Amino acid sequence: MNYDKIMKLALERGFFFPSGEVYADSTAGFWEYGPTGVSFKNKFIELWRRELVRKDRMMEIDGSQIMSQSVFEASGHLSSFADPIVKCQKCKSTYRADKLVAEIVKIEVPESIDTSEIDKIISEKNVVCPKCKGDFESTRRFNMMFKVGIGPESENAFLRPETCQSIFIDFPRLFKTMRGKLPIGIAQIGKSFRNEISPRQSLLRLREFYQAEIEVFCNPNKLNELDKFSAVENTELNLFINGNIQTVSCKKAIDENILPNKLVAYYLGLLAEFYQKTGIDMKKTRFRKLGEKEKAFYATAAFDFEVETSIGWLELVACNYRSDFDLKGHSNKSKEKFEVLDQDDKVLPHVFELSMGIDRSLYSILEHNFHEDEKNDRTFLSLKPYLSPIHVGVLSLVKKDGLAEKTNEIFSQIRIKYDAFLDHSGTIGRRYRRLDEIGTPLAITIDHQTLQDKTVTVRIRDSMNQERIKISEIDSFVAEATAFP
RNA sequence: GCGGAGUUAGUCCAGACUGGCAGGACGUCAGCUUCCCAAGCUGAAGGCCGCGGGUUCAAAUCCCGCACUCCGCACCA
Repeated sequence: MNYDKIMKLALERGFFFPSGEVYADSTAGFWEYGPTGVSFKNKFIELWRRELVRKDRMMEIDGSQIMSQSVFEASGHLSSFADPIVKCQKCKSTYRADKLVAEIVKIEVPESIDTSEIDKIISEKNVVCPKCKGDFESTRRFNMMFKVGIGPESENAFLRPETCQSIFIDFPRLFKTMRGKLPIGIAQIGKSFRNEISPRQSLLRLREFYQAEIEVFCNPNKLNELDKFSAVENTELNLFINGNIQTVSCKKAIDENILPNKLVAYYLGLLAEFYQKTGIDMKKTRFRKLGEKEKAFYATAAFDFEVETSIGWLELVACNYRSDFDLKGHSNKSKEKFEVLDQDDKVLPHVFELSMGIDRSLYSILEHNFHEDEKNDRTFLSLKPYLSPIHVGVLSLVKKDGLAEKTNEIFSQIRIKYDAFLDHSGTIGRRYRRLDEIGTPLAITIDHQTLQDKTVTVRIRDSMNQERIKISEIDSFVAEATAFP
């Protein structure tokens, strides 16, 4: 299975690996990026910045990872980001208490129900463990946020479960000082933390993970007044709604009322254009409209951008229309004003968010670009050159006759500007294979002819073809081949 | 959390049943072959056999606990 092959590649070639693996008490759900992975991740982030932040003239911030209790009281995470769970006394099976009770007793159970209410229903209706008929322990709430104690008095605070809360909180200051005008996107990249009960599958379900979040603040009365919509009107979206998949342009999605408004369609379009450029196979992607029960507690409309991998459909981006849920919550709690002027209207902006999982995206790109080339006895990653961890290998055909020295010299000329990798050892074919495995698009080889006429060969990863260029042309050649689109 | 299967070199795996020197392949490194696609030859490094405890003269091997990984279940704003 390709998942296993990607994992092996990741471990062997420095993409990512488990955190703290030399210690037996290292816990699941924490992974680290190695040199190859960091280089790849940095380039992915740069592409995100270019295609979303810069293209749409967003603001980018970098907020705290630890935030006080009030933040999460206002955001709803303290009460709603916790599931009521019950545990069987006998067989120790754990269940979602509200769901279990709803199913067995056939009654509606509100998500915010008090745990004592659930216990009452359980004892009154004699609800027992479906597996072993055992009795339950008392219902308790399992909050997925990591709690931390600040200072000597251990004041309550939490590691953020999503990066966006600081965007909401910072919004009034940013809007005023940075001369904001609706609609405006505020973006942030950083780590978020969730105490998953059962993390699985390496980068796909982590307890500590990277998010790239964009919160678009807008006037809810002007969701169809968006001049820039014309930029994406021909961009195609794979929309998966109520079990039907259809590929339509953004324009058609609006004209036929498939999407609720131009603002939503515009950002889904931008997102699709971004992923196109990551090298993900867009034929294996879809925007799935979430049903009422699947949506997050703050969302009024939600689309998940999903990608098909060897282990099934994977959610990469949650696109939620959060209405004024967050700004209203923070406004009530903090007594600060979050309304802003939009021309002459005083409005509490609504928010549409694009909440991207970076780690999952990186995995998906690797899997969609992984190839086993049996004819040439190699595996390679067909990564976009601008995302490749190494842009160019610099190799000496043989070490002697002054070729090694010349190779070092050429490497020194380009190694600051590009991610270049110097390699003298082993046979040339093996060195090309190694570069192929991490998706290096170019390899420059210095041979005997180099010393005579100041030319080198450039070997292209995908075709394995070679051409000869002048040393003086290396810079412009590599620059062009590895430029962002 | 539950059930099942696993964990031995960077990777994949043998050895375990029947306790007795820690092995193989690939990879890595150095050298040779004057060499443009994983060739060959020579040599080398790399392991507290997941962690902790127990039984034993002796434990990778038997027993107990824990952690992690994978597969199901449950969970996953």
